Amino acid sequence: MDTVKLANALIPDGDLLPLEEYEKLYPPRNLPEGAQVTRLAPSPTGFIHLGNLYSALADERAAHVSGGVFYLRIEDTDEKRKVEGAVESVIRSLDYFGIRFDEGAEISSPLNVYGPYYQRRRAPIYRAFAKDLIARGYAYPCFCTEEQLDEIRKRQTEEKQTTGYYGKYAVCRNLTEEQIYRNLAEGKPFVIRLKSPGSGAEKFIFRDEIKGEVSVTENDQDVVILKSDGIPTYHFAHVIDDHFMRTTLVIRGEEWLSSLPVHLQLFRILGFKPPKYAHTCSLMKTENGGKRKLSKRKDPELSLDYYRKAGYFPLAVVKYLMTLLNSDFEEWENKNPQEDYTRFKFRINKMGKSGALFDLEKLNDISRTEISRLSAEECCDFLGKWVEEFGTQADRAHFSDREYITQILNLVMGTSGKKRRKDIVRAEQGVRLIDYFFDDTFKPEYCFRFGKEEVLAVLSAVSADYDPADDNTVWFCKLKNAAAAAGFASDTAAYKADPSAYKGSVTDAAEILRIAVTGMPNSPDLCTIMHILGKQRSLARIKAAMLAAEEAN
RNA sequence: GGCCCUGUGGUCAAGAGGUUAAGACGGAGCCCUCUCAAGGCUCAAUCCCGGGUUCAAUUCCCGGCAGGGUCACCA
Repeated sequence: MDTVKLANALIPDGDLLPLEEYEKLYPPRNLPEGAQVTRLAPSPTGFIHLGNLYSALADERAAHVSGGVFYLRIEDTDEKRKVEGAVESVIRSLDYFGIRFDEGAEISSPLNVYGPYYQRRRAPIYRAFAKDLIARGYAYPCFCTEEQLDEIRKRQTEEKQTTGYYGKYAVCRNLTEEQIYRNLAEGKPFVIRLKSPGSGAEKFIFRDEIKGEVSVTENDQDVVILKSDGIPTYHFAHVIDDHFMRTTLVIRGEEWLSSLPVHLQLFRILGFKPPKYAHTCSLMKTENGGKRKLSKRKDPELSLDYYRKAGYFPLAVVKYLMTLLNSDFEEWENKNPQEDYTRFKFRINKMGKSGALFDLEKLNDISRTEISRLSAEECCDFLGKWVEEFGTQADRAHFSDREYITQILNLVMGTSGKKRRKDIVRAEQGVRLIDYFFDDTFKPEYCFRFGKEEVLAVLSAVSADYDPADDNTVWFCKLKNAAAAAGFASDTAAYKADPSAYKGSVTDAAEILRIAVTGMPNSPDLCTIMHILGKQRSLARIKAAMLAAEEAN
């Protein structure tokens, strides 16, 4: 068979460059020894979830820790998956978490010489190499219809054979020249398949950067390399692109491990040097007792927007992911709390081999620690930004008074103490946490554990001699007096010694006051809260609580 | 089902042929304390099973089992 003639018939494109031209167009990168070139290659659905961030972070770290390049390539070979504005959305989502590309789609950079970065725009390159493959007898047209392929698969399943297009099942592999040209003349649609030279019985060992030695079976599947619309499949595009974009390290999910044989074979046939591969384990979640890979479809709550809306501290999400990426990150972080996380020596081969369950508790812990390290002003900015985007009208009004918020945050964060409080886990929760400092969002629950008489006695005694100028000690002294006046023990020890002699202890009196002022039985330092609220408002709240207590009876 | 990957506390996990098998989150308790936190201290909790190699195996090998992935003109 004249394969050169066939190649011209199948791919008659006039605009294809000689293959060597592509090598010249995309020369090897001039980078220092050991520098890794990595990429994020999403399909343009625009939906990015935690698993993508995880992988993007690994790519970004691997590149930048080695002085290399991290670029963005859009795998838009599947028309059906395309969503408008997706690329911008990906870039914006990652940027929120501090992950930035050096080059690629929609990235303005002088480095953008390995483009185009949209696969659809690279059609001529793929077609040039597919044509060459046909000419060299490594590829052929396949006219099988979807129904025929289903039929083959059905038969294979019945015969308990491996499914796929290979060996004797690859009917179009042995089409005669005459048959091919007749089909072409009839205008039958066709795909280009690889004529796999592999045996399917041969196995060899491949060294994966994460998994270590993996056993791979030589590919014998005649996979599709060019779809009927002339656009390549992932397999072909991956090999061509990562070669010409000079990727040195391909980090991708372990679901790709099973198609590694195809890729390796393609690299060999095309005469390209394959990159290093790192197949990452996927993030898992529990579902009715079992583990399951995080999925875009089923887990919208794991979309990155979810974390933005919930107001997680972006750096905390990144640090959490870092602990999953390299488990010794946490130890390093504890030793170097002041250091930027990018100073950590990230190592691709220290990544875990098994899928990790996503742990929200751990994220919460990291997020609250991260927030607790902020100054009140910084925290105010962080919460304020969240409020602008996701807050209510009331929230926005509250946050217009920065000074007041900062005062509150100093208390809630415990900035004056030696150890910070860690009450704020994320912005949404943090904003709600301080609602009681504002009259319009103050929704008290008067859950007094004492009768009207005691409540009134304590509250009236407190309001009688409250002075905002009192410091904490004086304030507490007065509270003790008020407690005593109401028949409560003024110190806990006395109460414990003889509970029957008192109606309660200072602790109980404090609780009554706390409920009156904050509307809750628990809060940070009450003295400071009253100070922040001011005398007028504090007394007004106490009065309101007294009224409520009276009505309750 | 074939092929591939992975099995250390509830979770994330370090680890080496001989260890009291780290650490973190979570849990329990104590201390501190006007409550709640935070913090300090303490505790409970792990090597999937069966063979082999070895003086010695959680670690190496082989089987089993379990979990996961993959078998498209999707990536």
